[in-house]
Amino acid sequence: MSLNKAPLYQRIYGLVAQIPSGKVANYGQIADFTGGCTARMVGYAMAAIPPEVDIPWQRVVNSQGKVSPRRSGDGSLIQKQLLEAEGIPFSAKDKIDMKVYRWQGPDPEWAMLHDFFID
DNA sequence: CCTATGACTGGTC
DNA sequence: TGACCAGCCATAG
Repeated sequence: MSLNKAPLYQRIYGLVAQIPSGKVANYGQIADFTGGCTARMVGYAMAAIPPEVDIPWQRVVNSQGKVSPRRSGDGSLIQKQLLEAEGIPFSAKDKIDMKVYRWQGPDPEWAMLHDFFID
């Protein structure tokens, strides 16, 4: 499948693009779904998202259910607001209740058939 | 080809 | 509950 020959980042982006509004996923989760890459890879991939592609990167948070602070700038605030706009509530400590809002993952068949490929 | 550079995670203390 | 540490590996220049 072109899924496999596609750059790892592209696979990650395609996966992130599947996260439905109102749900969030954590880096380790995405890494697990892509298979063969680590959470860190996902984080790096997010940082490398090309501006051309429209990806709901805001739906990817860290394992603590919090938005990850960026190296530069403070886009994490934007991320929080985007998520709230999607109906995801944050606790007083800016944490999301992952038990409730965690994305269950892509439907295996769906992924198989779609062979999502960005770019 | 080699080096620098990252949106993380899990375990310890 | 927080702070600190060591692995992780693809991309860009």
